[in-house]
Amino acid sequence: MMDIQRVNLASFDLNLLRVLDALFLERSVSRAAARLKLSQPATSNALARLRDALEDPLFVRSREGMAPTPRALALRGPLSAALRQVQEALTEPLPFEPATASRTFVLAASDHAQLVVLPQLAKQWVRYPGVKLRVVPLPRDFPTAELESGAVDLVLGVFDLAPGDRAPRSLKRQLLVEERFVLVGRKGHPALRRPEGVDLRLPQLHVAPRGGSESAYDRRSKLQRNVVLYTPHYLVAPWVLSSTELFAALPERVARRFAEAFPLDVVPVKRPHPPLRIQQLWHPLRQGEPAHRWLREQVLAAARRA
DNA sequence: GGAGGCACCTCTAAAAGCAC
DNA sequence: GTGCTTTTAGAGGTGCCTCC
Repeated sequence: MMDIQRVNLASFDLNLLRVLDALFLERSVSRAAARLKLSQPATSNALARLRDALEDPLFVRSREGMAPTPRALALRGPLSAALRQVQEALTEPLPFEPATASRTFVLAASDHAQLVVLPQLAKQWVRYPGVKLRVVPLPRDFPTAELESGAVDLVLGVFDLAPGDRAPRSLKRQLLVEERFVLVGRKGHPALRRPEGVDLRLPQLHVAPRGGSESAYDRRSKLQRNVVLYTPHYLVAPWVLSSTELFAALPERVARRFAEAFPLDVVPVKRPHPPLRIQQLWHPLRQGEPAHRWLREQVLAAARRA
């Protein structure tokens, strides 16, 4: 069985690792001392303590200077990598330069948030050839672990700080846009023209992104509607609405976008209801990261232009 | 909280070792 | 033997811990 000697870090002076690194570079105690801005005897003493701690001569005199032992050579790679990591950890992070950066960001976004944000985001994104954006559907279980691990950078969607909210309160949040529901139906749909408002007993389409039977509109307006068709995403809604007698309550920006491409009428909901608030959510660990800050600014700017 | 003791580190000066 | 480098010895400074 291999005999493993473990060094007690509590009693090991980690500054000695800098001395060891300098000795690798200089192959001379005197020059290592100069590099470390120590006296030569102090460096010699540090070497002695290293030898004592690691139970190895580490460096021996030779014609070419202080020659490393096999044990010292085995330490060199891991040691320089560890020192480099520590150096990087202590160094102020460089600002994110999107024009020259190479990175892929991952957004987990609801159908609704994608429709609102992505068109504007894509317009500004093409200026940064090395920066990619990957959008994934918002999973049924809130991706808290993915946000913490960095597998997902941002979550976009409608989350309320209320009972039943799936998003942990520990996450950072920022409001992107607020919008209201509108009613959408085929051009000339008679139900949308009634001055007293739409008869909710008429058959309707309901977009339930996570497969539920109650929409945000229902929750907000506390209405009982005659929903005859449920669909998990917005993609088919304009085709169905423009070619049938069904109508639907949709977020206004989504509805206006559909009406630009399909023969649809859009009318305001007469009954007052709280607005939909699309937010971006991220883990506090990413709060100060320059690249992540840049991403959040881009998403916010895109949402404000939407 | 302050004083005293202890351990550790670094310094200077001097001795010892090594290569040529 | 000479010159360069390393090691050792002793002193001073600093920080931590314990005790009052």
